[in-house]
Amino acid sequence: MTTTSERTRIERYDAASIEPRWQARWAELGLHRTDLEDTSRPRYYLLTMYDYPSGDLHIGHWYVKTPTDAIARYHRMLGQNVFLPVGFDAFGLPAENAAIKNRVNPREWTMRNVENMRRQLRSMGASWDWAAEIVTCDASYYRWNQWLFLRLLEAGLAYRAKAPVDWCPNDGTLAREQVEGTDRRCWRCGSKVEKRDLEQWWLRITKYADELLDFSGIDWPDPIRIMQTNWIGRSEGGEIVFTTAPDDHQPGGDELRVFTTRPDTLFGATFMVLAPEHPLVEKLTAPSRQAEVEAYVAQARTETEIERLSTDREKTGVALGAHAVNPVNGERIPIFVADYVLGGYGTGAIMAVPAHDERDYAFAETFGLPIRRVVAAPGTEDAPLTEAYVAHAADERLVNSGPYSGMLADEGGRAIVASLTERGLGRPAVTYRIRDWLISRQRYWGTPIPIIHCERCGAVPVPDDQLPVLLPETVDYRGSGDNPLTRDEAFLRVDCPACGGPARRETDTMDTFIDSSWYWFRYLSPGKSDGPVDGPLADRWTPVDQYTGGAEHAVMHLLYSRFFTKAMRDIGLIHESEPFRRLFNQGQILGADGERMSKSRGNVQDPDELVARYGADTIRLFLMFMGPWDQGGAWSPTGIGGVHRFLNRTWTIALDPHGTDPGDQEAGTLPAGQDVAAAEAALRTAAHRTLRDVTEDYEGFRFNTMVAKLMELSNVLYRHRGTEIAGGSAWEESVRLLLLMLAPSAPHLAEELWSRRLAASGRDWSSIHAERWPEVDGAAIVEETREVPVQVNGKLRDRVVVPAGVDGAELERLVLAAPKVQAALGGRTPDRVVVAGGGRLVNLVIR
RNA sequence: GGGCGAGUGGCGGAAUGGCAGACGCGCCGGCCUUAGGAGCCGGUGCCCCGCAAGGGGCGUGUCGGUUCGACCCCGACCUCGCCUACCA
Repeated sequence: MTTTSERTRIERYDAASIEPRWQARWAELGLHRTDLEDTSRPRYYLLTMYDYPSGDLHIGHWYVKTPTDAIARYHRMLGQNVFLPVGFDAFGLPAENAAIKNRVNPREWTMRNVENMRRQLRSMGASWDWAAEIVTCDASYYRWNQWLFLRLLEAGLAYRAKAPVDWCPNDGTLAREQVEGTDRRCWRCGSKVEKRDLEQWWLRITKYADELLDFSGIDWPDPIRIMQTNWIGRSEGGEIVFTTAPDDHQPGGDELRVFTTRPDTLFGATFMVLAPEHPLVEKLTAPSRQAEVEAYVAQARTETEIERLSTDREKTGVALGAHAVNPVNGERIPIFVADYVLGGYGTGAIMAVPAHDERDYAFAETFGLPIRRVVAAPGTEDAPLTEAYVAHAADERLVNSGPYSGMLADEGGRAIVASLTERGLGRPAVTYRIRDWLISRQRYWGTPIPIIHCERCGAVPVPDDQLPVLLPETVDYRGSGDNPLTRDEAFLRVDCPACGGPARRETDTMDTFIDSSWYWFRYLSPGKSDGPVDGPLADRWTPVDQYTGGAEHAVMHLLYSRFFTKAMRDIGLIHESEPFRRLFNQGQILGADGERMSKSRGNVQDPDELVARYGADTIRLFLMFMGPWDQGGAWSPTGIGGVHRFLNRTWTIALDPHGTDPGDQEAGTLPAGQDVAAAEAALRTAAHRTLRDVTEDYEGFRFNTMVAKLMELSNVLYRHRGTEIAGGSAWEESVRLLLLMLAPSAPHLAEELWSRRLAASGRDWSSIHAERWPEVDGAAIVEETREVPVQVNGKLRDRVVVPAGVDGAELERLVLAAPKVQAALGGRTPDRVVVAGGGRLVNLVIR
């Protein structure tokens, strides 16, 4: 800190006394309240992914939020009407866990955390519009989850179906993340977790699969688009109908539909495989195989899909003792059940072509099944296969394929599908990897699904006028992972809205990703009591102009949000089809050990103690200065002092242009030979070039270089402190620009210095944050001379100073005349002279 | 196994076809000081020649290619990180 007794003329920079004062003042003035009805300025809706109120803000939260606030402040200075809301994603498991462990009420626990985080967030000095805050566990929010669910139900976009969930014999249903290890143990009691079939609620996201593949009109990072595209996993191919052959134990004639992307390999199908869940498994199994098949299917149920699909695992399966007929050649092939075929993808059954599919090849090897090549590149027709031939070359042709032999593979595939289609035994088909969204959670702390189960009427929607279905505030926890709603008689007992008879409420709650799938609409009208969304405001303010958040949500939150937006459009609530026009994924701050920050690892950096030591502005600037925002990195406070010094020097520059330090020997005079006019011109050039570069950096989210350039400008000014130009008009202009450029990122310091300088000049205070972003003076950034690097054969040999406006020929002459260039050429004449980049550099080539 | 991203001084990083290492940390030397974990001034990629002023060589994970010119573009590989995982 600046403590030199000789400099007691000015107060020193003390963030602790400045920051709370301005935060209070800004709040008092309502500087960050957004008037959504104001259409006189262009809108800018800026959104950061909201947080789970875990209770403690760590430096990672700051890392995510600081640049967003700087962007908001920058855009306000550009004259835009900026909306920067904040809220809390307040439903979820941690509150339940705390309730079980510490016997506290989940709502109390959550709201206490929200309170604490609000306080910590305010210490950042960010310009959020707190008036728009939402907390998703408030009934005023989640009632609209329920309302939206009922509309989706009416629209056929929500439905109920049976599905397996993870189940622990002691603790009941578990969330996926509560199942640990490859041997699938319960995280709490260590019991082996199994699957249970339960009636579940689903949302029909698959209906939008094709529309979700279309990213036109949104500016999102490629990795996210690729991940979503892969997740949706569209495959084109054909559906082919096999028929079961009659056997001793069953009459045959059942259709076995398969999906394939390679109908051209149909003649190579030497067996079929059904998923363990396939409905025909039981029927087709021969009595002699029954015990083995049943044991295998039961075994498969205890494993997760991920486990079953792990590629390095040995292929397992059991023959059913039944056969199917290949529709294209009448061949009888055996049918197996094996867990490498998934019940939920395609038709849950495949035709196995071991010659041209790695998985089928491995299976055929294990079980000694025939492998027949039907596709070959020219000249390889008779080459023996030692592995599946899967390359798909344009010139490969069908072999061993009856009438199709000799055709190009692609052509043959199309011909086979066409022929099967004609005979009613197949059709072209498209399949997706994406499945419908399972939203039922057997949990307490979430949005109750607004359904009433009546013995007579079935699942009956709760009428709108009975919403919200409130989550009971006091519930009976039994100290394990069960859902106390299932024991809450007051909650459960209800009359059927349809027939009036006795009925029970649905006790499942919604996946918390529902909350985050439409929250940016609610920010626009958080108090609206007759609907979830204010239509006209939504039309005016969405899609969100800029969204920022972590890439870990690529295929969850970000895909669900796109789906919800389209569904809400189809329900008639809004008109837009996409939620977020631009997306930026910032990186993640890790602990000093390079691991994810977590309390249990003890590597969490608490921002409060840093704020106490340096002030919020220093922390904000340091986080932006660390490196590119999309990169993140391990937390290390090393270097924070450098940023703090920069702010200290800025303070000194702004308030004490003439002061001199005892040790500051060089200060006080310009370098010999430099006159005042030239020094002032150079200073203005530096200031306006900085403005040009900093503007570009704010636009491009390059905050680390933005800070570096401000440091450079402050270094220039600092060096000139006490000289003849200090306090002059060029100096004053440069200081003014420096403060304006600093305002979005170090808002308190900029405001303080701005106000002191206005006061010193006798003018009234007005906030620097209400100022307009300055304009670059084009005349100031051109210089009279410039330095041209000269290379000989690509190696730097000299730098030649030339007048700014010289043309190519003149530049060449000046360069060749330079003594060092001559020496480097050794008397020879260049074979070629390359004047690059409009005279930025000259390369002389000698052979 | 697949996909995506990244490899630059002691450290964080800058430069996306044109002066490699901006800016900052750290370190070294000096000033100021009763003191310095404050402040100020100067230096700082590595190696070599020179008393010096200076000068030279090497250098962006590795190997090749394109180009007058490559950290940057292309090909192959190595290492690390993240995501994903038998999707027929």
